[in-house]
Order: sequence, then C-alpha cells, then structure tokens
Amino acid sequence: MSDRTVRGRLEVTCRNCSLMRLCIPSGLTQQEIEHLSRLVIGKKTLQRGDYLYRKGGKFRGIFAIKAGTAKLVTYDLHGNGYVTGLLLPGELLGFDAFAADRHECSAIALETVRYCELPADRLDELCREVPKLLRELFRHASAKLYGETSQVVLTKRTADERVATFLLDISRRLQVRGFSALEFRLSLTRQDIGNYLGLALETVSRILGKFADEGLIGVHSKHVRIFKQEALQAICTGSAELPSA
Amino acid sequence: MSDRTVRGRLEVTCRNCSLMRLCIPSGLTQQEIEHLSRLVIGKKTLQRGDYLYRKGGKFRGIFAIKAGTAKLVTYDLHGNGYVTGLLLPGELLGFDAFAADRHECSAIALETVRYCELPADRLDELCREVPKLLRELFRHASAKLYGETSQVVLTKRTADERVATFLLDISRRLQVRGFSALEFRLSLTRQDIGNYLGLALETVSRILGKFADEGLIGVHSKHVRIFKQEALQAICTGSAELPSA
DNA sequence: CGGAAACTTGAAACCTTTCAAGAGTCGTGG
DNA sequence: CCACGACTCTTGAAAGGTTTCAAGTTTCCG
Repeated sequence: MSDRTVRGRLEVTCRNCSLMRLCIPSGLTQQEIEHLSRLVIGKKTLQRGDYLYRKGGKFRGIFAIKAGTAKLVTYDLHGNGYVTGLLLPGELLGFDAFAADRHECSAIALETVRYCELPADRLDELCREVPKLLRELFRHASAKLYGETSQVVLTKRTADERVATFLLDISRRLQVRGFSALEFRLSLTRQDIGNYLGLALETVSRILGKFADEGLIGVHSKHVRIFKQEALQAICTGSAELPSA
Repeated sequence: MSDRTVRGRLEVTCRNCSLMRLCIPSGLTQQEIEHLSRLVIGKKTLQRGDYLYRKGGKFRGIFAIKAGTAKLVTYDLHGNGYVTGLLLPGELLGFDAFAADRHECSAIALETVRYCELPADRLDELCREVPKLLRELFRHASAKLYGETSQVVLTKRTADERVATFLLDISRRLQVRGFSALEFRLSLTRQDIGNYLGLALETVSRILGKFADEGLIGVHSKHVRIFKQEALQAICTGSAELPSA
C-alpha cells in the first residue's frame, strides 16, 4: 500500500503526510483523502523572507505548512505593516482570500519553509467530489475566526499577560504537532512579536528578561525554554503573582 | 408571484426579505433562494438583554438580524466579559459555533431584535440541495475573519483613532443597509464601546466629547451625528490634524 | 418623581513608549 | 580564523497617553 511512486520518485501525498490528522483531511474518509491527494500540489520550498502570497494578490489556494514557520502581515494605507499571525508547521493559511478572491494580508516565510497547496481552481471540482471538504475547510476557517477573536481579547490585557500568553500559545501549538512544548525557537524578531502583541519591541525584550530573571523561562536570543509553565499560566489569566519560590 | 401566503397569513421568506441582497442569499439564483426560504425559520423577536445564544451553547443555526442590534461577548476564565462584536440589521451571526459545534461567545440583544434562523439541523440538507450555499456561508465567514483581523490592527492604534474608526465603521455599515450614515443611535454603552475598543469608558466619553468640541460630531447621550466625515477619516488613518476651520 | 444606571469631567497614578546608547549575534569576506 | 558590518537585542531614563479614582450630572424607566 506504500508503493505510491510516480515517475520513479516517492510521491508525497496527503495519505502519508505526517500532518494528516492535523490538516485538511481530518474528518474525511480514507477514500476521500486519496481523492484529495491527487489534487494537492506537493511540497514547495521557500527561503526566509520569501512570500507565500502577497496582500492584494489573487487567491491561488489553501496552503498547508509542512516545515518551517511563516508570519501573516497586513498593511494600512500608509504602508505600515501589522503582524496578524504566526503559522507553525501543520497549520493552514490562505482563508483570508476566500471572501474577495484576493488576499487581505501577506504571508512571509520566517525561515526555510516547505508547504503544500490545494489549488483554488480545483477547489470547486474537489468540493463536488468530496462533499465534506468544504465543510472541513469551513471548520478550519471558523477555528481561525475564534483564534482572531482570542487575539482581540488578548490585546486588551497587560503587557505581561500578552507575552506569557504568546509563549504558551506557541508551546501548546507545537505540542499538538508533536514538537517540544518546553523548548523552541522564536522565529519572530522582538520587533515582530511586539507588533503582533501591540507592544514596543523594547517592552517585549524587557518582559522576556523579567520572566527569565524570575526563573519562569530561559531566553537566549531566539532560543526559549519554559521552566515554570504554571506560573506563566497564572500570569495569562491575570492571577496574582505566585510567591517567589 | 407575490402570493406567498401560507395558512392564511403573509409568509415572510428570504425572497421578499428587504435584506435579501445583503444576507445569505446574495450569490444564489432565484430558484436557490426559493429553496432556502422554505427552510429558514422566519422572524423571531427578543427584548433588550435577551440572549440569541450563549457561550458554550450548542450550535442551533446561522442567524440573520432583521431589526435591532446585538453585541457579541466572550468571557475569560474569571468571567470577565469582552465585547468582540456589534451586529447591525442585515448582518449574520453564529459562525463562531461552526468549528466546535458550540458557541465561543454569547450574542445579546441591545434592544428589541427581530431575526431569522437557518437551522443547523437543516444546513446539511440544504447544502446538498443548494451547493453554492456552503460556499456563500464560507464567504461570509471569511469576511468576518477579515473583520476580526481589522479589529486586531485597530486595537494597536491610539484611542482617538479607535473611536473615530468605530464611528465610521458603524456609519458605513448602516449606509450599506440603507440607513442614515450620518445620524444614528449608539446602542452600546460607553462601557461596552470601551470594552470593545480596549479603552476605559471614561476615555471613550472624553474622546467623544473632544470630537464634539471640535465640531466633528454631535453627541447627545446615545444619539450621534457625524458632521465632518473627512476629518474623522483623517484621524482614522493617523494623518495630521486638519487645521481648525 | 425617585432611584439606579449611564455619562461626564478633573487630577493623580501608572504602565508603556520613546529616545538613546551599548552589547550581542550572524553571515560574509579578507 | 578572525574582522567587519548590519541587524537584533538589551537596558536605562524621561516622556506621554490611558487608566484609575472620585465626585457630580444626566438619562432612563418604573
């Protein structure tokens, strides 16, 4: 069953994709996944700084990140950029173009990125053949909607809470994908993190430093270790500071 | 063709709904709209403070507001509420429950509200019969996603910009629905506006007062008139203050 | 008409930003 | 392999916008 070699090379399909259970196919049957596989464009590679798509660009399809990370950036009338999202391996992007058929934001690789593509021009075709697909996509979009709402709420909280929540959010999402939850690399710069959280980059640096001083985390440039998850959790929920151990 | 009377009374359907072009059916054919009409539950009425649905409640369907306004509120672990949205007549809500089949926020009537319901249990049925429907719903959800993103960006701007943007956003949305764009009633309290924009209620009051002093708007309790739209627009985009006329 | 809720306004307190300078990191090339 | 330059990050001190606290006024509704 694992002989899916086409034109002599190993073909990566949704079926043997390590992210299968986390990506679009979750919720589909084996047969439906097989169907999907044939239409998905396999892994492409981009380098740091490359665009997956640009704001205003035509909708090409839904992307799934296989490896690496990317950021979502919107721009206002003055050309100021706002980081609105961070995409980790196994996550989907491109939904912002569904309404207007044009992207509302740009997606930029933060390091070498490999990704799959579910081409827009085959979406209709595929939705006919796999009725459940659109519903699945909808589910993903809806989940993203909730994510954005959470983001809105987060921006109303204090700087400490925002940074703590940011760290734990990444931690949790990495864990779901099978990566280490307690040690990871921040692919965003302090500037980008600040922009994302609505804080000055100096504030991010300061708070990260403070958390490190308090022994909650370890920070070395972009490398982060989480030592006291519960303490961070307590900060997130705005609880009183835990007594210094 | 206008004899759609059932059981002796005039039946309100999507077909003769004044909001037709703004609601779900936009993008569907006459025949498809007819189909949709049969499954939609007609106008229901709620009073100020009543819930359209509650956070955690099971997904009952997509709602369309016919008259009145409502607010969306999420709650954190401590029970603090966060206003995440304001719904005007002709707008849809309920998408937040699509992912988990449970609502991520509560929807509360701000005054007497009449609304239609596209029941969840008939959604599947209808999506089969009207293939384009799910896609249309998706389009709506995607648009809401962009709205949330805009909200995130907005929360990173100054208090003046937030309030000005808030006023113009309502103005624009009312205009689309055929209401007066320059004179309307703020159904949210200062508290709710502040919560929505991430500001203290006093700050909202002060800025509204300032705008009024500067002759940009007229404010009388919840009643608002916009006098200088361009000036507000200039504030939104963070441009320099216009010279006092 | 009376009471509760909503709104306004002032002044002090506070958190975050801004400005500024220096240290660290990374990639390239001598 | 180390030096150089660009970029990123850290840290301090002052400035500034919002919030908080407080008191008074207005609006709404029974």
